[in-house]
Amino acid sequence: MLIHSKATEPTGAAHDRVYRALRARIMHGEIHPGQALTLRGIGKEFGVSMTPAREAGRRLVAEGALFLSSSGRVSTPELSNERIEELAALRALLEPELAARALPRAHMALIERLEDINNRVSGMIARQDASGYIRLNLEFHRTLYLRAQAPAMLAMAETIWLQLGPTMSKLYGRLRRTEPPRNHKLILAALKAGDEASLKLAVRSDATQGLRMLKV
Amino acid sequence: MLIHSKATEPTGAAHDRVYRALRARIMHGEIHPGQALTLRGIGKEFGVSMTPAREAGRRLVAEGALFLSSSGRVSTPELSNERIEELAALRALLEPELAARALPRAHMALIERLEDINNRVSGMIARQDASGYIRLNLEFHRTLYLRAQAPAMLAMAETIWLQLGPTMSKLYGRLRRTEPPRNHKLILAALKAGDEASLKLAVRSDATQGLRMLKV
DNA sequence: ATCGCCTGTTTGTGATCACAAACGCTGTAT
DNA sequence: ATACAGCGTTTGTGATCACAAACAGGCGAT
Repeated sequence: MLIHSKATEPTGAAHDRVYRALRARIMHGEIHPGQALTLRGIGKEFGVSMTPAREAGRRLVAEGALFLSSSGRVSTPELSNERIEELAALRALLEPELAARALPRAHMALIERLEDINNRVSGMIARQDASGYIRLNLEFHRTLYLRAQAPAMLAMAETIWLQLGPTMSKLYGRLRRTEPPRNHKLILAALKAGDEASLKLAVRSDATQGLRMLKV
Repeated sequence: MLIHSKATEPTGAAHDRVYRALRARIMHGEIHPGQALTLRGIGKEFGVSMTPAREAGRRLVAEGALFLSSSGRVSTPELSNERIEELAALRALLEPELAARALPRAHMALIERLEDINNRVSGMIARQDASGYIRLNLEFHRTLYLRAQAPAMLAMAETIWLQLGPTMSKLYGRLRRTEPPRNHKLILAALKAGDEASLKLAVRSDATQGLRMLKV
C-alpha cells in the first residue's frame, strides 16, 4: 500500500476491525440467513483490500458464524431444525452452569445493572427493533456470565449466540412481542434469593424458549 | 503463481491442507505448549507461500488451538491451571450429554469397534507413544459421540480437545501409565447394559481424571 | 559487570496481480 | 415454452512485494 490514511480509523489491525464489525452484525441478527458475501464487497465496504476481508471471513467461518460453500463462497448459514435444536440444547447445557458460577459473586450492584438492561428491552419492543432487542438480550446474559470468571465457557456460549444470530432475527420478526421476557424476571428473582436450583431452571427455560416457534 | 506443480498433493485447497495438518499435530499433542510458529516457516514446510499459512493460522487461533500475541506472533498456548480446569469442566458438561444421545443408537457392532480401539491403546502405552495414545483415546470418544448425531455438539467437544492438545502431551509424558484407562472399561460396560446414568458418570470421570495431575 | 542504545534481521500486515473455477445471462434448437 | 450450450463476468486462491513493527545481538558508557 502506498498511501496510508491513518486518520480514518484509530483502532488496530484492519482484519480485526472487519472481523469485529461483521461479527457484531451477525450476532445481532442484522444479516438474514442465506445472505451471500463477497470478499471484494467486504473489502470495499470497509475500505480495505481483499486480504483482511478474507482473514475476517475465515475467522468467522471457523466460529460457525458463516457458511463456506464448496466453491469458497461465504454466506450466513440457513440452519436446519435439527441444528437449531442442537444449538438450543447447548445453550441449555452451558448457560445454567455459567449462571450458577456467577451466583455467589452476584452482588446487588450487578443485579441492579441487570434490571436496568432488562427495562431497556421494553423500548426496543415498542420500536419493533429486532436487532436492538437481540443486542440487549445478549447483553443481559453476558453481563451475568462475566461474573462466572469462566472465559472459555463464556466464549463458547458466545459462539453459539453467533451461530444463532441470523436465525434469531427471523424469529423475532415473526413473533409479536408485547412484554419483556418473563424468564428474565425469574432469573433476577432467583439471583436475589440466592437460589441456585431455580436460577439454573430459569436460565435453561430462557435459553430454550425462543426456539419452539422456529419450527419451520 | 507462474508454475503449478499439481502432481505433488492431490487434495484440495492449500490453506485447508495446512490447516488440517497443523490441527492434527496440535490435537494429538505433537507440539509442546509455548512453541512459536512463523508464517514463513509454516509456508516453507508445506511448500506454500505465506498466504495459505496465514489463513490456516487464523483459523486455528479462532478455535483456540493457537495463541496470538499482541504483536501478531502465533504459538501454542500455555494454559493456566484455571483454564485447564475450565476446559475439563466443559468436557464434563458436554461429553456425558453426547454419550447419552449416542446410547440408544449404540449397537453391538459399535461397541466392538470401541473395544478394538481400546485394546490398541495398550500398544501405545508399551511404546511410550504419547501422541499415539492421545490419538487413540480421542478416536475412542469420537467414535462413540458420532453416534449421537449431534454435529454442533461434537464440533464443540473437538474444539476443547484441540485446546488441551499441547498440554495433554506434557501430562502423558509425566505420568507413567501401565494399563489402559479404567474408565473406558466402565463406559463399555454401561453401553452394554444400556445404563444411561452410569454411562454419563463414567464419561464424566474419564473427562476429568487426567487433569488432576496437571496441577503445576 | 550492568544497563541502555543502536543497528541488522526477522516477522506479520496489507495491497496487488495472475489465474482458474464458478456463475449467470443470452441466444438457439427442439 | 423449455432445455442446453456458449461466453463474458464475477469471485476465490495463492504468490509476491513494500513496509513497519518487533526482535536480537553487540557495542559503548557508566
